[in-house]
Amino acid sequence: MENLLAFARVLSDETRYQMMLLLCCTEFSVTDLVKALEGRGITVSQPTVSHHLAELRDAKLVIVRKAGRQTFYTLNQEQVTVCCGQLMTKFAPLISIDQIPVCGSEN
Amino acid sequence: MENLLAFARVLSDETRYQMMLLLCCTEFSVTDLVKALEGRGITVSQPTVSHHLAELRDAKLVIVRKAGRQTFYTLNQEQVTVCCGQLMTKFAPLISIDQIPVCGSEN
DNA sequence: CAAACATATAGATGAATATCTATATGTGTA
DNA sequence: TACACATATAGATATTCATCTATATGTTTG
Repeated sequence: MENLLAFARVLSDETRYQMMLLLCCTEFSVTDLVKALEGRGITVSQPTVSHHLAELRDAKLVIVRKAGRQTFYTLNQEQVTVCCGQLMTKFAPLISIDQIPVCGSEN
Repeated sequence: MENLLAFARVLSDETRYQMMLLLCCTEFSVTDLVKALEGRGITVSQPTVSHHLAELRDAKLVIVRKAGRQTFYTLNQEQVTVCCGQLMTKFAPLISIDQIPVCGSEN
């Protein structure tokens, strides 16, 4: 699929969205991620989280590190940045990059 | 729904994606948009396009202008910019805004 | 080597949604 | 005012996909 379409699709699911928020600045094992999601009111099974992580992997949106029997995931912020840049190029070409608002975030 | 989730959801459909590309820098009536999509290999009925435009409207992603019995749509580039800014804030906080790559676009 | 643990894969199921046809609403024109 | 045109809405249907249970794969440890 097209790059940006895949990016948007991955981001458009609530569970994956919350996963990405968690993974953004912290590394999680799959099991710990399940627990952290639970803490955010998202109750999903381990296979479901694994499945979503596979989608994030396919979209190159996570960095994977294997250690023993655990696998740790973090968000690939650089890929997010690349996609945002492409979004701007395609869908806001008349607006200069340095006009991007860095406000308007309430999680 | 949450702002960014809605943005991602709208963008994640191929038909809407192509509509947004077309509407980005050109104003289209609904009928002309149907034809333009056809030209891009996307064959959809007028009601389907109307339906998608309604979703874009709900997400504030289009600017609407009524003239006679026609309705003209354009992409709201500012809203795209706002969403991209929020995406960067939430999912790439460690990367400074001016590092956003403005390349990597092949349509 | 066996058992326990961590993650991934497979197949099934239900819910969300993209699309269609039919029709309603609204606007210009003969 | 009647008709043609442009868009929107409604209801039905089919497909996509998020999730689950069951199980396979891989790794550490007693």
